[in-house]
Amino acid sequence: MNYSRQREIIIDALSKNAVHPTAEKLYDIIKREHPESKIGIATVYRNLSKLADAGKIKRISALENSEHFDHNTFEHYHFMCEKCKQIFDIDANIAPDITKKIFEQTGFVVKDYDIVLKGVCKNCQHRNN
Amino acid sequence: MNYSRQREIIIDALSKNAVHPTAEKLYDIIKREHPESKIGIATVYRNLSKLADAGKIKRISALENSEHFDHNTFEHYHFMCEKCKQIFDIDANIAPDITKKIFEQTGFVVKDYDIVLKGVCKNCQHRNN
DNA sequence: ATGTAAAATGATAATAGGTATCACTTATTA
DNA sequence: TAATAAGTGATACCTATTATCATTTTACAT
Repeated sequence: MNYSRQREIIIDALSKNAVHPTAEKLYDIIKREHPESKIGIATVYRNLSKLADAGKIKRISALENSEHFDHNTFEHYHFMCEKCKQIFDIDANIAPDITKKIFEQTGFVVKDYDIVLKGVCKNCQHRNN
Repeated sequence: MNYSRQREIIIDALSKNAVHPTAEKLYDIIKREHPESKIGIATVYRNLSKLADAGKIKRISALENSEHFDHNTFEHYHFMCEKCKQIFDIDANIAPDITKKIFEQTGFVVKDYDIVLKGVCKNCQHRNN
């Protein structure tokens, strides 16, 4: 990855804005704070995506851009296999009392959650592609 | 909520397809299994949304349709306040060893996660609207 | 310093998931 | 069974994101 002034600005703006902004939000911030830069919105999207792929920043996106629905409303979490794209259920006792703990540590009342873990499922681990 | 044949088909299809389908996927399944129904895609979206609002099914969507980015790549989770829409960091020790536990219980290798908890932050609890 | 190839940019067209609109149909209930 | 509320299908629209492409920057060998 070569150096670019725009990328530097983007990384800098993201590190100074700990609000987990969207690409759009970050674009607004940059335009406001660097009116001379004339940065394009595509550059922001492009760089955020590239930086996330490179592991320099984290993309928070859960289920790759489309909503999924679950008939089971009983508390449980989800695991999405990167290879076969299937979503599996994970028993809630993996992280018991998470709601209670968060309230104790932060005072935040948890009403809902999307806990999506990603990786490779058992089946796909034994496959080549 | 009144009865409708389409809604019945949607609920039935969702309960029989534990793969956590998207609205689009469910629409395809329904067209295939009920070719007589002539259901429209908008009806599927509308009903899934309504059913999720009513708590009859669960919507898995994390961050309401746009990706967010985080400069901090060190393991931690997120809490989104429903009222002020801010995203806060939650320390990873809330659910320690989650990766290890999942591997032990399921054999799935976790490589990444989006753990997004939603509710009301401390500040907003003391506000009226 | 300078030429060249690879990488990056900005503007904008294109795409895709999801929602709004509206005329029409179906359920509910008095 | 008539009146009204709720639901439907078709499709236009919106919005987040990606692709395209001509132009500009960067890296780096000369």
